[in-house]
This record gives sequence, structure tokens and C-alpha cells, in this order.
Amino acid sequence: MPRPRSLTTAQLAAAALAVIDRDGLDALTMRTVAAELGISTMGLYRYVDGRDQLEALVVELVLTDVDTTPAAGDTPWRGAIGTLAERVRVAVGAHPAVVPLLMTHRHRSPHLLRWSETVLGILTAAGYDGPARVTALRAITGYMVGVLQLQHLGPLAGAGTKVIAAQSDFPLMASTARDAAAVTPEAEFGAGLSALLSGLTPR
Amino acid sequence: MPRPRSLTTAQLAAAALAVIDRDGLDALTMRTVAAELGISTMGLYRYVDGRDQLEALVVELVLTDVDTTPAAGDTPWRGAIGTLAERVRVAVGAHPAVVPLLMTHRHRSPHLLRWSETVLGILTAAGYDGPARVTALRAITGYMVGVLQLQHLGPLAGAGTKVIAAQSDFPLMASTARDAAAVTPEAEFGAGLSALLSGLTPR
DNA sequence: ATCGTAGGCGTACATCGTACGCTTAAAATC
DNA sequence: GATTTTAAGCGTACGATGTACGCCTACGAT
Repeated sequence: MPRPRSLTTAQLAAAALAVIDRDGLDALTMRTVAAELGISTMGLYRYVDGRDQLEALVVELVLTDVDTTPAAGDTPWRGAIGTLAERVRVAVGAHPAVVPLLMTHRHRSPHLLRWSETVLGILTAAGYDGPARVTALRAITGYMVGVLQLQHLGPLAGAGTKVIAAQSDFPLMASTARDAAAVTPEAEFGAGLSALLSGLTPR
Repeated sequence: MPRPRSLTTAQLAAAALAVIDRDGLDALTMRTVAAELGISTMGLYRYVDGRDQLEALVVELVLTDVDTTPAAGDTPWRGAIGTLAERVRVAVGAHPAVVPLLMTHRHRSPHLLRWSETVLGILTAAGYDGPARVTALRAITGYMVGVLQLQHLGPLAGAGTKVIAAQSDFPLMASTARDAAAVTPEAEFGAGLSALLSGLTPR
């Protein structure tokens, strides 16, 4: 009966993500996104309740790129989880500026719930149960979001590392920082994750 | 020659932290902090360059409570690092609302640099060196900031967990969420950390 | 052709950070 | 003790932002 909507939520999310990718997270305002869509600022509110919901849409869009299909059943469980985690890293790495939003909206993302369910399936098959399963999943997601944020806010190859490398009051930090420039984000992410996973043991 | 300052930076940081502890991070504005100090809004700018610097002061104040003294030399290295990490958790847990600031200002905190130097000392004594030492330190700090944020934004005993426990489309998530309420933040933090540490091996 | 409903927009306001320029306290000098 | 000098402290004002509210209007159903 009424007038039909002229935009889909997918278009909203895409426009917001485009703004973020182009001009950074600070540029994400109701006004810029509305302009990106060619509608007025308040027109946006016919589609979302407010900025928070818009951010949630962006997060969900980014995570949509993550394949949550588990590896073949005979894959060692640590490897299977490692693959799932690496997929998240790649998807998020394609839109680095959204990292801060990930933390705030992570728990509202259906796709990430699906991802977690898959990880839990692997953990359960590996013999995990009860509180140990809780802490295992939490440790994995905690590690992931932590390292992703570290990489976004202070990449090992970035300026901050150079500053530390030049300090003489913290010799170990300085020497470590000099080694750091050569470590890629992928290697960094993977090294810590496999350490964590190999330290996790069912029961 | 000029008029002397009537406030110390310590007082500034304490006032800002008081606002955060009392009314949450959203309440941290230049105006509220100035009011807390009994000065005018713009008076604050005689002490800090802007909001960013004020936030950095708060972070530094919170981290000041962390003892960076390493345990006795004959302590196993994993235990020594575990103790250092736990001290951070306790200090941060005393002011949960500052957690988001930790991420953004972590790299500017001298006290945290000191803390990292101590951890690197332990890692080095354990036989770590080169890129492996880089990734080990990064994994530890990444895990810590990640889990601390998870605990702050979505505590296992919180409402979000209850919502997940009630969902039937993700049975493993639901069942895991039911187990989660019984896990304390300390146990959660410690379980993941000791898994990570025991998975880390020098060379 | 008409009508009801939701789409879309413009205005307006509260809140925030902060630039700018004034007044004034008080240490240093005489 | 009077004067000078320098930064302390403040008030006003402005741009940016999220969003409440009420208007007009497009368009499917009748």
C-alpha cells in the first residue's frame, strides 16, 4: 500500500563501508553515508535506528566474506581452527579501518555466531566440553580480536616500531623492534595462534 | 616569573579517572573533567593539548598500579610472565570502563613499555631471540588486550551470554553459553594465557 | 480518481571539542 | 612597595555530529 523502499540494507552497508574504506572510520557519519547514497541525512533513519545499527551493518558485511565451512573431517582440529581464523584475518584485513567496530558489534553479528558455532563443533569433536570449551573459544576469539587491533593500531612495520627501536632506555624493546619490521602481519597472526592452539589441550 | 600552576598532571588524571569510574567512559568530556577539577572548560587546555592527551594520562595512571618487578630469577619463565600479565588484569579490572582507552593509548604509555621490557627480559632469558621473540611478545599482549576487551564488552556472566544460551539455531553456542556463566574473569583470563604460554616454545 | 501509508526531507537543537582573545594572579625586578 | 612580565584561567563562539520532530509526497491498493 505505501510507497516502496528504494534502497536495500545491503546498499546501506556497502555505502557506509565505501566511505570507511575511502576516507577512514572518522569519516563515517550519518551525513557522509547519506550523501554517498544520494539521499538526505534524515532519510537514512528510515532504514536504520541510528548510527549504532549502521555500524553493525558494516561489520556484518565485512564478515560476510568469511567462509564458515569447516575443513574436511579428517583434518587435525588445530589446523581446521587455524584455517577458520585465518579467513577472518583476511576478510578483516581487506577493510582495516573497520577493526575498531569489530569489537563493539562482534556479538551482534549472526555471521560471527555461525563462525563460532563451527569452531565449537571442531572443539567438541576434539574432546572439549564444559568450562574448558568455554575458555578455549574465548581464548581464540580474544587472541584474534586483540592481535587484529594491535595490527591495525600499531603495525609492526609502522612508525611506532621505529620510535621504539631508537630508544636506548629499553634496550630489549629497541632490539626487538628492529627485528619486528621484517615480520608480516600474516606471520605474526599465525605464529601466536598456533602457539595458542598447540597449548590448548582437551580435558 | 609567571603565575604558578595550581594543578598537577596527577590531579588531572585522577579527576578524569574519577569521572570515568563514576559515570562511565561516555561521561568523559572536557567539560565534565574541568568541572570535577573546579576549573573552567578552557582552563583544562593549559594542562593538556586536547582530549587525546587527557585520555593518555588516564591510561598511564591506571597502569601505574602495575608492578613491573619480575619474579625471582629461579621462577619458571611461563609463571613469571603469567604473574606479570595477571597484575595487568587486576589493575585494569579495577577500572573496567577505561578498557577501550587502553587500546588506543597503549603504545604511548611509558609504564607499559617498562612492563614489556620486563617481559622481554624473561623471554630472552628463556632462550627467545629474533623474530620468535617479536611474535611471542605480540601474541601475549594481543591476547591480553583482546580478552580484557571481551570481558569488558561482553562478560561471560552478562546479558549477552544469556541471549545466546536461549538460541536454538546454534546449539553448541547455546550449550557453551550455559557453561559460561560459571567461569570467572580471572579463570577465563588465566586459562587462555597458560594455554598460550605453554604453546610458546623458544627457538 | 481517490486515499492511506510509509518514504523522504528540512529545520532545529543539544552536545562535543576547541580556537581565540581577554583579564588577572603572582613571581621577578627595581 | 611599585612595576613589569608571563602564563594561568576564563568566556564566548563556532563547526561538527547525532537525531527528534513535523511536513510534504510518491505510490500501491481500492
